[in-house]
Amino acid sequence: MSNRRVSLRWVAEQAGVSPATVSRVSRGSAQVSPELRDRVLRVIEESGYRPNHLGRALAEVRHGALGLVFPGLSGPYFTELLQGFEAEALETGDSVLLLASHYRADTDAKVIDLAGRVDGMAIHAGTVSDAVVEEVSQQVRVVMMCGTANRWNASVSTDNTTSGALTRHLLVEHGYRRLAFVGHPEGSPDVTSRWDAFLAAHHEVGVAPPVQPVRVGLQQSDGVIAAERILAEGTLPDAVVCANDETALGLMLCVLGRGLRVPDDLAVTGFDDMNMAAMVRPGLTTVRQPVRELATTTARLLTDPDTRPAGDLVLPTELVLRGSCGCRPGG
Amino acid sequence: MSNRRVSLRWVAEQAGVSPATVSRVSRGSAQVSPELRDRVLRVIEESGYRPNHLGRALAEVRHGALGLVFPGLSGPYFTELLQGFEAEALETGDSVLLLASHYRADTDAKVIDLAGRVDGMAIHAGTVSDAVVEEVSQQVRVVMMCGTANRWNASVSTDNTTSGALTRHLLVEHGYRRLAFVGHPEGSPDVTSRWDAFLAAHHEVGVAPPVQPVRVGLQQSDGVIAAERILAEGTLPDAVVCANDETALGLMLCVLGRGLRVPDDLAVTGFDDMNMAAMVRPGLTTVRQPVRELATTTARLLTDPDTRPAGDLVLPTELVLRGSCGCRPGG
DNA sequence: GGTTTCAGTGAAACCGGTTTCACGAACATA
DNA sequence: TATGTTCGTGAAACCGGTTTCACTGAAACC
Repeated sequence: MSNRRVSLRWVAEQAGVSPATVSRVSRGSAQVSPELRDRVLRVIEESGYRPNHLGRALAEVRHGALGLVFPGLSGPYFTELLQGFEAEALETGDSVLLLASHYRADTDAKVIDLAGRVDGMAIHAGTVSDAVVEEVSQQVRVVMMCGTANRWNASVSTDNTTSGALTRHLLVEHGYRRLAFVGHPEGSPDVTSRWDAFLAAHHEVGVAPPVQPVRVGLQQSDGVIAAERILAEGTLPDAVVCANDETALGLMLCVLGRGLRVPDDLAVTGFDDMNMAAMVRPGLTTVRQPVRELATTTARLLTDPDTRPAGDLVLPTELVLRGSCGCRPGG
Repeated sequence: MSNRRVSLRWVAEQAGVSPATVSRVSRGSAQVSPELRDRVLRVIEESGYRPNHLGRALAEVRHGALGLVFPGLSGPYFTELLQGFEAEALETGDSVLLLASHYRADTDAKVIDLAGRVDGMAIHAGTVSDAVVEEVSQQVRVVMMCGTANRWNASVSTDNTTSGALTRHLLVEHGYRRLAFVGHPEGSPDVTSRWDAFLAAHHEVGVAPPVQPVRVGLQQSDGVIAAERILAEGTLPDAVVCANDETALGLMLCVLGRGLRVPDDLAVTGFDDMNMAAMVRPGLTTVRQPVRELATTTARLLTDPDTRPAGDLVLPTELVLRGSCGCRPGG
């Protein structure tokens, strides 16, 4: 594990200086005379010395790492979240420790263990219990993603109420009356808010919402399952509001494969505005949310020593109209 | 960062024993009399003491962490790889440090830094230069994924030659003569092998292969781009062999959206056998590769102290025939 | 010329654990 | 009773860095 036994003290001995001086040269933390610095640098160069990360971290009382806790991983949403978080962490020289709990039985223990290895931790809402969040918050700085702030830590999320604007658009502009919702409100806080906004828009406009959502997960394959369930019901709804783009695309792929037309036979909408949304035919009407910014903002709240994060930070989202809801492209 | 100043020595003082005894109780490494053990355990319980991870790691000369280096992250393939790797690492109590280089300019430096924080490192082929792999290999155990072994470390990959079997199937069983290949052979070692096998099968059967592949990335949106490029060429090929399922699905989504029929107007095949492949209509003919096993095997090679990994480990893959190549479902 | 600064340096303490080693007591053997 | 084991324990060294503190010699000031 260690660099061929070249330690700071060994370098000091070779260069004929004290360990303190090597440390000062190595990290540039204080003035060292040119002569000694050159001697030390030469030894470092020749031996390929690299400061041991554990020793340094122990002395600095700082891990130089951030933790990221997910419920699981799938699709471009999490990919983007992960990339954004990692990019921001690398910017400040921090490493990323990943914990994709995937609903393991021992998630709580793993999260608590993780807290002992990082300086800050981003936790995706709905992954771990409040009790564990509280315990962890007393050890390291925590920021919740897509949840709400609490006594101990801040949160960053995106504005899910635009789902309401989207629903109103379908009801008012297009005059659709029978809408379906694809997603599992109890499965994630994000879907909960979107379903709530979907219901609220119905009440506002005075149209009866569906009694139940079509409860499926958030993957593309879940969209196919949802499509089959909807098609099996006899009468088609006018439009389907999907909890995210992934399911919307899976649903489109399925209904197109059966020879149905979108939006003529069935309008479809998503949420995310991922890459594919603009590329399919018809283009997918959706809500654009700044996923990468969500991730980078979270990471910055964790690393920035100045900010004492508190409260909810809600990033704006935007309705994106394309062809799949019935809007004419370019009109 | 530390647990409210409760250190091992503090616990020792409270319990009236030596630090050594607390260490022995805490890790169960040696016999301690019931009386002293109880005293120590009581103090630990009451104070909520947890051994500091850095101190322990420094003394044990072991990080308790594995590194995972990716070229980037996208799609179900990397998701599965990540999940498998993480699950296996957690099994042995190791954490996962992620580095999704994403072709940053300072990737090499980050990889070298990462090497100082982990006990072992899995590197996806094509991510970092050979020189860096060599340097890192001298510090920690390294296993290459999807590449070939070299002087310093082993590799784990899947059998890409089944692409050849798939190509032969299209040429011989279905009698297709004009095949297209979607993927960027220079972009990743996996695609290189698949393109090579595609060419070899053509030569074997005695059919002229296409002069050039359709060079696009591995995401679903790249499949849409490829489809548009192919459709723009005037005459359609008989079949399209895609470098992975993602692009195949994107391509299918695009051609279906244009009113073309699969496989009647255009046969399509993929590689991976991801979840969606069996769910679309028509089902996607593809090659099943054990992605999760690839990941878990790699992780196991890194953690297992017994095995001295060497050479190439190639996991078997399997041709999966569904409707998209022209085979009749169930026939 | 004497007194302040001040930059440069090393000894030693420290971060928080683990482990070797020596020692004493209890027990088993001759 | 004398001798040899075994067990439990604490002192101290160690992992590999950082940092405080005291001290030196040289430059700046009056």
